[in-house]
Amino acid sequence: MTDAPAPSAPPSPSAPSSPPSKAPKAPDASRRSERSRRAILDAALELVGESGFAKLTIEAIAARAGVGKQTIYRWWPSKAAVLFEACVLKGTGPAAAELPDTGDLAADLRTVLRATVDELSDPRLDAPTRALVSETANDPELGRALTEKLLEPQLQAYARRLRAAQEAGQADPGTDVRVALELLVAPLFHRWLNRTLPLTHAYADTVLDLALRGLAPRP
Amino acid sequence: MTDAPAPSAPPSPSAPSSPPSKAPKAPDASRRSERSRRAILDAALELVGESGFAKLTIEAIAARAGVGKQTIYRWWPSKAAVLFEACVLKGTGPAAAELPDTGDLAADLRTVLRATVDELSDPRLDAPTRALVSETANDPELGRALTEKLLEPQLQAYARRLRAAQEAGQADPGTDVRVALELLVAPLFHRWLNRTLPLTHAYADTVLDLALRGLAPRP
Amino acid sequence: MTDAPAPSAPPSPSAPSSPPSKAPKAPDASRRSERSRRAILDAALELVGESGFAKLTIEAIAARAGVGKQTIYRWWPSKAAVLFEACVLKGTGPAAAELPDTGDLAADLRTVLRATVDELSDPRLDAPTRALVSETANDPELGRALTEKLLEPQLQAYARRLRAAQEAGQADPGTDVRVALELLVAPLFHRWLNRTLPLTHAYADTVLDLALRGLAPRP
Amino acid sequence: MTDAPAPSAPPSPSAPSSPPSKAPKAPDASRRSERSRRAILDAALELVGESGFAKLTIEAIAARAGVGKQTIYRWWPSKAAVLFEACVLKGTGPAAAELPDTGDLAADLRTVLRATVDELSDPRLDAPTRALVSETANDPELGRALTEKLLEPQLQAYARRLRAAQEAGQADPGTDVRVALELLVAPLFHRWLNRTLPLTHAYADTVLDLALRGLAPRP
DNA sequence: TCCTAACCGAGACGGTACGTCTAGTCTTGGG
DNA sequence: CCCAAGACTAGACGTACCGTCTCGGTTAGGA
Repeated sequence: MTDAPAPSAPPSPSAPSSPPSKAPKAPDASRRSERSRRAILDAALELVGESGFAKLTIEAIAARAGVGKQTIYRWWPSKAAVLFEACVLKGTGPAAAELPDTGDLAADLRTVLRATVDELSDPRLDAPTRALVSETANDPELGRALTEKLLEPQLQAYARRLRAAQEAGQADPGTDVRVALELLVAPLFHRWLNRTLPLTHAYADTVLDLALRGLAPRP
Repeated sequence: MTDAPAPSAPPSPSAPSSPPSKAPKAPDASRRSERSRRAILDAALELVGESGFAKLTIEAIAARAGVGKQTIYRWWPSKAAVLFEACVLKGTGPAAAELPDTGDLAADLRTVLRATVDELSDPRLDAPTRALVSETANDPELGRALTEKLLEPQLQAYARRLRAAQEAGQADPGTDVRVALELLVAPLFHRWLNRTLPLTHAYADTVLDLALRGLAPRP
Repeated sequence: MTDAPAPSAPPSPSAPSSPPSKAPKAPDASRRSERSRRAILDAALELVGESGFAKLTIEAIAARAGVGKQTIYRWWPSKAAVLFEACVLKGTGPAAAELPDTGDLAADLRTVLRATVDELSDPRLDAPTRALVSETANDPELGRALTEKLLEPQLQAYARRLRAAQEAGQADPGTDVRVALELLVAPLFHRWLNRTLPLTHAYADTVLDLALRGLAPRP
Repeated sequence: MTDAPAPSAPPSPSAPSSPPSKAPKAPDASRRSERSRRAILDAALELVGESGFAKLTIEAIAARAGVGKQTIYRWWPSKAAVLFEACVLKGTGPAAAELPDTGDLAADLRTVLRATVDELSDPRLDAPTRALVSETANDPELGRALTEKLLEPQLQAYARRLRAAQEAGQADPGTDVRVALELLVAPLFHRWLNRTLPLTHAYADTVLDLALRGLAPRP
């Protein structure tokens, strides 16, 4: 279901692993049309942007992409999987791979959290992201993929930055950085998803301030 | 859209609000069959538990409840609204209305956060709650209702408890309790929704510990 | 599958014949929309005339008739059944019910056989008739219905006329009229279906002449 | 479209008929794999016997024959053409080439007509024959080929036998043998195709008796 | 007490999209 | 350049639900 086609591992001749017991089918990934794949992914993103995920249909994606429906069903298990791969394709350069480290933990985190606020407020990202979170909630399989490919890499970057701060003596070394980073990130996500109160830079700053107090080195 | 039927407020004679110009419809709530309403709500909850929200259909609810489809369409705008009302019906006694206040803030919050962890881990609540969050993500209208009826009351309870703690000198009076409470609650929600790491009592305790450090009265 | 809706006999309360064993479904014929039925039948005939049976699709019929596909599937088991009912509807008044009897057997048969030639040559009837015969060849169920409703009534009319001739002393009373009538009708049908040689009035006359010699009263 | 590949006559150098202007295609018949051709024809007959013509697909034929789809499309225009060629291959030895001539017209015809009844009753021939007749009804192109290759040769054999009888003084020389033969053959075909009444030896005898009376030499 | 307006169960209707199947074309790699 | 294999565009299949719309049948008040 992801960017590596689920159904087929490249058939290495030395490891005829799976007996042809009841294999549903195994499309030959090496013959796959890259042209079609890109057209499908592009079309999916366009259509979600235009009408939202609820009105997104496989038929519409196929039509927009100039592709047969079967070409979608052959390579993806659900429209959510298509959209997910589209997001992975567009959404991740090495941009998000590393947090800045100027030596000033508070400043660095402020920059990043504010950027996160801006991203979540960007209407081009809002629709597909909500769609993915929405589908993810009820589809653990897909959820795992999304977490692994998009969410965790980002969280790991936070973890690295926090550990660096601990080593630099700017954060209490006894604190679990994993939990600390969730204190930073989860509130933003919570407001964005539940729309309880506006998601602003000021809010990000306040969250950061509170969380950093908990992280401060003990006397 | 919720437990009070959206379309019609009982026509108070002092407010002859809408002349029958092009009124979409105005079912007479006083004639409504409570029997059917309960059957529908029960059926909805059962079916979500059995097969998940994605496979929940109005037709199935109607069939299970022994009810005509129109009886659902008359009173609810969407299956999500039905499910939402079903959750409100089952899910809220005065239980969540107030947090305990033993005078020991940390102990009280620990109790409550651990209870929240337990609730989110309960498979009977897991499915419908995920369904609601999922729908909510793409339906702002419904999201508002859910926030208002289920989420905010709980958050307000936290807010009251934190203010009480401030007044008792157990928490820094300069801190925004609204943000503080989100630091407590959002991380639990985040782990539950995204299934990144297990959601345990220990995790709740760690979150609480970190957040309380930020809340501690300044010297 | 015919003009009396197959699935449901009117449920006479005194004869609850079939236990609800594994009934696939039983649409309520009394609620059936006559409007839709006619539109479907008309559309089917039109489309066969325009593009032939091979290109006739249920979707096209539904679209042309302004009807949901399910309304076709609900009441007919196949597109051939639709077309069949359409032919029954249009094709049979009491017109074909009785052969003329002027007292002159040869003349009467000549009239009727020539008329049959004309009918088979009429392009408006040619396409749907070929379609029905074609489907009928591989679908015994449908074949039975077609034989019963369209073919046999006509053949019986021939049989009656021939028996009358026998009683009037114009035909050998020992001859099997059923076989005799097939000697008259089958050759026309054969040429029409197989397109071996042109199907003309002259041919009909020759067939008649030959067959009547076999039928002549013995000295 | 038939057993001689329609698209290409072997390019005789003296007739450089088509410059490669926009020729649709011209497979080189000399390179054709006889192995594949036989496998395809066999597979087609097998599959028709197993599931009927309606469920016969090009893909299934290709799979059964161990052949690429293109190899079928290259050499035949339709599945009916494949089946037709298969029938021609299996179905015609010199068996049907000539009718017996013992000098006794009635006896000879009885033998042949009864044999025809037996053939039409043979379930192995029934399915493919019905399939061909069925397709033929709506496809004049194919119909012509079928008539030419299978039907007419047989009818011509009848014609020759009848003419011999005329010359021997056993049949009225003024009668059109073509029509006479259709009086014999068409009724059998009619009962077989339409399944009106059982097709038996007795029926064949009766048809023969009646028809021969028409053929008898005039006094 | 009857009348009449409404809700109610039921389910047929015009539709949309589903996921599958097959047609017929195109591409790749092997012989 | 044929062939086996199979991915491709295209579009019909038959099914499942959607949300709307009658249908009787019950169940209220209001006359």
